[in-house]
Amino acid sequence: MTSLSKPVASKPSGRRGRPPAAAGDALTRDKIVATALELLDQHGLAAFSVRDVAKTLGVYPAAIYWHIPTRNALLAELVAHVLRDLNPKCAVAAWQDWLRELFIGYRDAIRLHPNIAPLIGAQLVSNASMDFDLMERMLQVLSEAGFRGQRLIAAFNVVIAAQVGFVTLEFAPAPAEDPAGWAEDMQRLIGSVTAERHPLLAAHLPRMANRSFTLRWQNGTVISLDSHFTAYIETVIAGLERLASQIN
Amino acid sequence: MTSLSKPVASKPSGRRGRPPAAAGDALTRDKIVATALELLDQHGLAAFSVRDVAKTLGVYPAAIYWHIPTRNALLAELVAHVLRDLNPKCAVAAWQDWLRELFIGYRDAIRLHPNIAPLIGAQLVSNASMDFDLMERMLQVLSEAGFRGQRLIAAFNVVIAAQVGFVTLEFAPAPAEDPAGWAEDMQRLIGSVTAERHPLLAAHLPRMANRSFTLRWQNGTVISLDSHFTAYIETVIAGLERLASQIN
DNA sequence: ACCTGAACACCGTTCAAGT
DNA sequence: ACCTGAACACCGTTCAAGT
Repeated sequence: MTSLSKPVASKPSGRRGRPPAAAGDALTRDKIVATALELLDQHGLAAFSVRDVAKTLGVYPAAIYWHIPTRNALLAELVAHVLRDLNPKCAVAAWQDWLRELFIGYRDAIRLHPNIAPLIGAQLVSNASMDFDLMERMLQVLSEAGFRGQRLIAAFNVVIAAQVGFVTLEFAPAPAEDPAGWAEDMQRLIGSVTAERHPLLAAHLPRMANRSFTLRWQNGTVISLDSHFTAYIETVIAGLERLASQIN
Repeated sequence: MTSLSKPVASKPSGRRGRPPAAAGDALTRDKIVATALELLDQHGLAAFSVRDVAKTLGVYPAAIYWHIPTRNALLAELVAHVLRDLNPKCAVAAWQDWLRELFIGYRDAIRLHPNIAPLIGAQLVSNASMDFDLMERMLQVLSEAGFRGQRLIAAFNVVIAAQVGFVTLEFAPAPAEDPAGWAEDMQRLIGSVTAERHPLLAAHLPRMANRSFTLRWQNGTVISLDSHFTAYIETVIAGLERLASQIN
């Protein structure tokens, strides 16, 4: 993680100041992040509030703001925390295998905290939560694949975009208000498909209901889309192979 | 658009009730959506509020709730409105060309209202804003490409995910609070790259600064990533060609 | 049917004041 | 340095009441 805008954390300044009340009572940035992540996991982004984090920590809301500049900064911190340690092993593998490992590792990380998903692509700040080591390694891998110069950068962006795309959709949250009613609406809608007007859709409906991105009422936390994700990875890698071969 | 959860709009019920005050003064669902979209375009999602929509329309906040059940429903309506008329011409083109047209059309639609981007993948409701005609056509196109049965559904999801991925990132909003300071932070961070520790990154930095997804301080509304997007499309299509050929 | 007017239960954030 | 306590300017949403 790149840790932008982290307040300069003016060094402990030696002696002065009472010791933390009961050894574990001191409010720290880490403790705030941990608690915030728990709350996000439990209740989702829609219900997430700084005040709630404060209450859970047994502290006044304003206390949070001593350690963290803003709600958005806290959320960005959560993204960085969830995506830390993403770097695939630098083993001898082919570039294709490295990319596979990256994609799968990314999805697994999000799977542990799926409610973070809507934040990932949604803000430039969270886009930036990738460390230099990982970027360097990715450039290296794509160079091995045959990309040079301008096209190396393009390939880089293609990989980042692909990495985020499927998983964001897979774990998009269902509506908070009245999910049951919404599921009914969706199923009624699906029931309105007719073989006359939409023959292919009607034919594949059993396989698509609650599985295709446009016809789901539950997300990837309930209905996992493993085989589709594998197809996605292989599509992107095969596409990159072809693109690389066209250049040289 | 699928128009889930639209309140049944109980039919005008004949005669009763005074006529709308000054002919154009009647508050309608369409007028609310239009105003909401304007406000979203102007001030972004972070600043968007139902109360603001009401104020702009010269009406009490509660008046909105007669026409629209909730803020989220309104946002979903905006997504549907922006993505309406996405269906590429059903011309005789090859399936590859149809997909190209779809991807480009989707990006162009978002480009007209870029502040909608963070909403697109972020909620299941907005995932559902795709009409049956478009889905049927896509299944048809992917059948032409050679996908059948289970793999047809996988290919369908691959295309949807790919369609959303790049564009969501490209138009991810910069932080609302102090964007200038954030840009400085980002540039300072970029300045800290060293050729010793990250040689490839250092070498390509001029081309990556504000262009690569992980090193930007401005989004696609300012810095367009056209050539990268083209590379992205071609990667996905080439990947699908390969995947389809592996099956048969 | 459709809107007013007021209220409820929240927010994020700021700031003086304490220790 | 770090937190309390209170306040400010907002929210989304509900509901009785008007017309």
